[in-house]
Amino acid sequence: MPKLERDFYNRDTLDVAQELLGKYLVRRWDGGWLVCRITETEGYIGRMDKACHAYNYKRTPRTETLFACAGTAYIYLIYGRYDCLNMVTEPEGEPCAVLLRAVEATEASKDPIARNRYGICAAELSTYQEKNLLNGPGKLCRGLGINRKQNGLDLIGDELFIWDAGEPPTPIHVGKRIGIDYAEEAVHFPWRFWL
DNA sequence: TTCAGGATGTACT
DNA sequence: GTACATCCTGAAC
Repeated sequence: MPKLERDFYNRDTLDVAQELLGKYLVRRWDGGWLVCRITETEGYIGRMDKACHAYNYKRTPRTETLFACAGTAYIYLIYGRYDCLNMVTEPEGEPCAVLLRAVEATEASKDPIARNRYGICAAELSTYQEKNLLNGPGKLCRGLGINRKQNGLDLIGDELFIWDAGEPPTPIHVGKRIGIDYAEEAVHFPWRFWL
C-alpha cells in the first residue's frame, strides 16, 4: 500500500480533509504497526477561521507547528487531559490543518489499542467499550499512544503516516464542526466530514 | 440510551 | 484568571 507523500497534504485543506476519509492511519508501535481506518475529519484554516488556534496568522509557541510545511503532525493538549492529532496542510506559512476526529481499528491492531485505552485485551472489551474505542480525537490519540512529544513529527517518515489502500470513494457526510461554540460565524462553517 | 457535571493543565490575556 | 478543536462517570429514564 502506498504511503501518502507531501504533495497530498500540500493542497486545499478541505480537499485533504475529505480525501483522508477511508485511508489508513499507521503508527509504529512495539516493533509492529497499528493500523486504523479514518472515518471522521475536520478542517481548520487559520487565515479566516476563528476556530483555528492560529486564526489571522497568530503565532505563539503552541501554534508554531501550524506554520510548518504540509505533512507535519500538529498535536496539542485540550481540556487539560487529552491530546488531539492534526495533519498540517497547504504551503508553509499558511496555518491550516485537518483534525482527525475518529478512526476504526483493524482487527490485528485491536489488542494493543485496547490495552492503551482500557488496560485489557480486545476479547475482554464490552460492546460499549468497543463502540467507544477510537470515536473521538482524544480517544484515538490515547489508543494509538500519540501525545505532544510527537508534535512536529514528519508524516512522511516511519513513525506515523497514512496509507492509501485504494478503496473507492464512498458517500461523505458534511456538517458543522464540534466543540467550537466560541468561534462566532465560524461555528457554522460546514468543515466536518465523515463516512 | 441520554444527560449533566467534573476533571485537569496549558496557553494566553 | 479564563477558556479550551474532550472524555468519563453515575443517575435517571
